Amino acid sequence: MARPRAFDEKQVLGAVREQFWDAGYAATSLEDLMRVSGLGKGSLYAAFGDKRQLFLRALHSYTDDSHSHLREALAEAPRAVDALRMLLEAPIDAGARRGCLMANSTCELGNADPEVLAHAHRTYETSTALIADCVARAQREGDVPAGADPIALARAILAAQQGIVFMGRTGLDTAALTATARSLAAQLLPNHSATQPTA
Amino acid sequence: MARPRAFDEKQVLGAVREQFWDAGYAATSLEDLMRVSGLGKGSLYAAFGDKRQLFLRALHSYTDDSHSHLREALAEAPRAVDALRMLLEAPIDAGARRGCLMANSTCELGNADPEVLAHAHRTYETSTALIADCVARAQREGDVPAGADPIALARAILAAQQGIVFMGRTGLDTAALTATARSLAAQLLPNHSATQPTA
DNA sequence: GGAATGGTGGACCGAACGGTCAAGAATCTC
DNA sequence: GAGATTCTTGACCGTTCGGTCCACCATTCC
Repeated sequence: MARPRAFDEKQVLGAVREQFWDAGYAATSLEDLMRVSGLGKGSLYAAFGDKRQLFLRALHSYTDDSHSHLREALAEAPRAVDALRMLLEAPIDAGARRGCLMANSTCELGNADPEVLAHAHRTYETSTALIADCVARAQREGDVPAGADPIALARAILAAQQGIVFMGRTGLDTAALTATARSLAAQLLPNHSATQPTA
Repeated sequence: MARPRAFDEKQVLGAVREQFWDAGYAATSLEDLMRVSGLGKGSLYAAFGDKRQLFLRALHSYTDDSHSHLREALAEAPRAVDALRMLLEAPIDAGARRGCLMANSTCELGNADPEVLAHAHRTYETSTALIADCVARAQREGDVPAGADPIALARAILAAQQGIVFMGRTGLDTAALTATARSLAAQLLPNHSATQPTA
């Protein structure tokens, strides 16, 4: 044992993640990473390896957090169908314009870096499974027709959500984006119970 | 007048476009551009300006072509609703894994380059308008409920299409992708006439 | 408190980048 | 055919990149 680390790994990873999220992988230089982390080159390399490995660490931390939040959001809602509907509107408020780090990374590096592609595949398969579980719960609660295939509907919801995220990146105004999200929600998850009218 | 150009501008732009499409903007070096175009640095700079301008030219040629094809596809179909449904399945076959150049560029550069962002916004507004026209025709043909807002439905279809394109980029297998596209098509454009059953 | 341990920061490196320029080659006008 | 004009080629430039390395120093154990 000797001199302990002067930085918090989680904190550094968070700052680095924000930087990659804002600028992308290629457009982020080591100088940027040193600035946002407050660390020197040597420390960064000793702690995380090279730029790509640091990026992959940041990406993993991002998807881990995303899935945690997704799990919570899907579990907390009193009615599963409400959680599913919220899934489509969620990407509008937060962050908004810079999209999703995983999606951005897939677009930028998916062709060139098999590990990024594989991680993207795994990540969205997990998301699909989480959403499918929620769909199944909504079916048990009578809000989604029992005949539907949970996985298929989950894939449709996920694709629609990613589409909404992307349309947000193109600069589509919030009003149109919200309307689009509501429209997709209404058509993918129509009101199934008899008590309320469909919007 | 003196020595004429030894290359075809359209051809060069096409080759360059493919390169940017495959590798993205930052990951494409001038050497790559020289290789795929067969031109020297000087010729490229004299004809198109710097790398960014060349990229923007390639991007414009891509969106122009895309809109031409979209116009054709929407006009050719005997029934407008079929064209709209095809819109959701189209991204699956062709090219597939590398997605859409405009979408990729938006993800990579949208945050950093206002001109790319503005072009993305214009492009997708145009696409929305073209699709909305087709929705209106489908309404006149009785295949889409007359009450629906053509622009709103067009935005939903466009978002869904971009979502499908993106899921293709993540490595989702063709079967699942096709099923997702069909599912979204069925829910966004349900069979409205009484003669055929809904899939 | 001395020595060993390991984190830290910045100087340093070769390579590759985007971009410039000048000289040579090819074509048109007269 | 001579000259003018444009295109083409490739050598060249300064900058910045990612990555390495080492001298310095704070901490811990004995």
